[in-house]
Amino acid sequence: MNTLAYGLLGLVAKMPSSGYDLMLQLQPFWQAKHSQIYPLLAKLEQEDYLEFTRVLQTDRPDKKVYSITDKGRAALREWLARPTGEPVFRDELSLKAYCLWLTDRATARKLFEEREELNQEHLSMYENFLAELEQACEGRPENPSSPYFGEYILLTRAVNSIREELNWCRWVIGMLDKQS
Amino acid sequence: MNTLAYGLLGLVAKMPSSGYDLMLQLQPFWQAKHSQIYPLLAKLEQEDYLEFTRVLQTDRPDKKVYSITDKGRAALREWLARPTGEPVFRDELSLKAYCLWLTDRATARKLFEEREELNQEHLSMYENFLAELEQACEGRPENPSSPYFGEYILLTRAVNSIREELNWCRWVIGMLDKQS
DNA sequence: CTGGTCATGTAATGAGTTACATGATTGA
DNA sequence: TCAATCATGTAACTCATTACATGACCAG
Repeated sequence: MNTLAYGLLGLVAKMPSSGYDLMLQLQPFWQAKHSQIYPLLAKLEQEDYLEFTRVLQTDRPDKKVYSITDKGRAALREWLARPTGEPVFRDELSLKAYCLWLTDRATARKLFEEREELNQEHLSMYENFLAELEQACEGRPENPSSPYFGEYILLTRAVNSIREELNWCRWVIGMLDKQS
Repeated sequence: MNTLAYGLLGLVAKMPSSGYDLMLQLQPFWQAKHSQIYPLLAKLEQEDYLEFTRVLQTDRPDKKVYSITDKGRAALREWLARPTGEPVFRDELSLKAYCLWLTDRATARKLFEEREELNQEHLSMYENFLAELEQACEGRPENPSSPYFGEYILLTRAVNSIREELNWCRWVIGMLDKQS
């Protein structure tokens, strides 16, 4: 049972979903490809943390909809109380920033402009998610008992940190522009 | 040649260092264990991106001090101009936040208090790094031509984002405390 | 008719962690 | 005397990405 496995249990615990669906839902918080998810789901099902029913669809491919078992829910509760691993952040841009002095202004500038753009896209995406959430739960996501609370605080953090990185990019570009 | 390899080249390009030293320098921006670094350095040396001299020490174990070759510097410059991979952030706390509704207030609270503490530690550490850097380069790290510029902008980003996550933790704890 | 989404899977490879291995010095 | 730091390496394992494989539907 690794972290990704608990992540999947956590999503399924809230709402039964297909592997494909879980992959999409998970993206913002834990990047994993379908090739990692499908085998894991099969394993979790074999070990009775999850169960699935095959849902037949006419217009699209059939799907397996997984739901959580009592054993799965118990495992989740136990996991929540166990020590949390430290976060891992790996950003190629940091490593490039370290050797900016080796290159010219134009190349350097481009690096941060691309990241600025990426952040701009992410920002509007997450702002939309947050707005949708606030609609969905009739304005009380700040209540820690609400099932939306977790998503609410996560989206808030995401929006804040993206906004900040965006400002950081602009600050760096500003310095790169000054011919000093 | 993967991202870590370029990261090592980038550090060595600025200052010749031992594998052990590189591991420590790299920690803030790219977490990698010595068991990953040593074999990579050996490979980079075999392929003439790096070269090393064995430095004998009396009080401590001898070390291999790596420095960059012309081929290594050329590879770095080329890498800087190539498209940058998207950052990867994996935080177990996000996944736990998602299923907070499954557990009690006390467990939830502890989760964020622990992260708050971690951020507090990181914050003072990075603030010190930044202060040291500002001393080291006699107050002009904002000059993009300075070899300190890269480190300066990275440390600034680190301090900002840690400070923000710290505030986020406190905000969440505040909500958890309100008996709503 | 081409490319995107939905849908699930396996195989091969690469990246990263943990454990094994050694050994001197220094500070609590 | 116990743990930490410095210093380098290998072996086994797990985790993650890329590539291989299939196939229907829909929009431009």
